[in-house]
Amino acid sequence: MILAIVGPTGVGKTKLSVELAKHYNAVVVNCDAMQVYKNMDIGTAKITEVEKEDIPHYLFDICNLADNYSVFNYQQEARKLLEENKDKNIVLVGGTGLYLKALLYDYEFSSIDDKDYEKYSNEELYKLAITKNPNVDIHQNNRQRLISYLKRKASSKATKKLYDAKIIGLTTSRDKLYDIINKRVDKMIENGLLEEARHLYQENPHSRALNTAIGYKELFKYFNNEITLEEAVYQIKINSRHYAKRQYTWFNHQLDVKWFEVNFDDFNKTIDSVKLYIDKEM
RNA sequence: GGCUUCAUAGCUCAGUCGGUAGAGCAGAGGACUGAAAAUCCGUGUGUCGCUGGUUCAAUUCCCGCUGGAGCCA
Repeated sequence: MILAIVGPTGVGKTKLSVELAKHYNAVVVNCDAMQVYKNMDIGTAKITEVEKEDIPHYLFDICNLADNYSVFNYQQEARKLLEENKDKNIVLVGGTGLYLKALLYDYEFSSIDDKDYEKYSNEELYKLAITKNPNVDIHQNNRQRLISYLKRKASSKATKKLYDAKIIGLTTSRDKLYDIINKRVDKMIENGLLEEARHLYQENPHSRALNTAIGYKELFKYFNNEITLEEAVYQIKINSRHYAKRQYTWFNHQLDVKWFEVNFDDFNKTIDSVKLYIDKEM
């Protein structure tokens, strides 16, 4: 049995993953693009050793901050894990929809060239993409996606689900979620995010992961005296909210998610309703 | 106390030589195949502080009031 727990940042995915793994005697596999990195702990709300409760956790802390991990690496490693644990129950948990879809669906990553496209303007990149395929639907301003499209030898659409996984989504009202996010950011600062970020920044200022992760990239601007600490914290909150919004868009449109409203007063009730659903489905 | 200045979208502010207004941010929506916590695309009606006056017509000009900022006493 494969379960996948998704949902916006802050709803309690980690907590549910441990409870389900305990109940179904499962192992937990990370599906979060930032929690694969070592040392980014507070800012990514990574599960602690104590919280793991002796349950095997895979694909957490598997690469260094200097590495450039990607969905391609994730797909390979996660599929290998699924094969190795075929006889076991698996709980996938994380907020990165693309990683989950690339794992479960027939995403095929063809070889890519290493040509340098940085010198081209957006308009030139767009023209190259049109030349390659007149039907490209990538916007001219979306440099990042245009470049990866051009580097790709071939591209295909993923339609088929290769693994029969039940996708469980945790959700709550937007107001409640934003309140949780804001409070969680303040809590992270209290718990030493500033010190963690400063230390990691000193060690690895050019790490791509650190410079894209919410909670770190904003503090780097503060360390560089571009913004005040207050502004940095405010931006972490806003970026987290935007991120949560994008997660909803992805989960609702790209995956078949069974949603559960979280009961924050009594999380056990949430757990019970999820278990009830799983037992009925399996 | 006198003078000057400001008051417009949730926030910061443009603007209307008098014909009831628009940017950025926030918010809401969307796209997504090697950076995905990334990247990108749409989306803007609000007693224009309050009360009178002038006017065919006032958010705009004038009197007064309220609140903020500054200068002089």
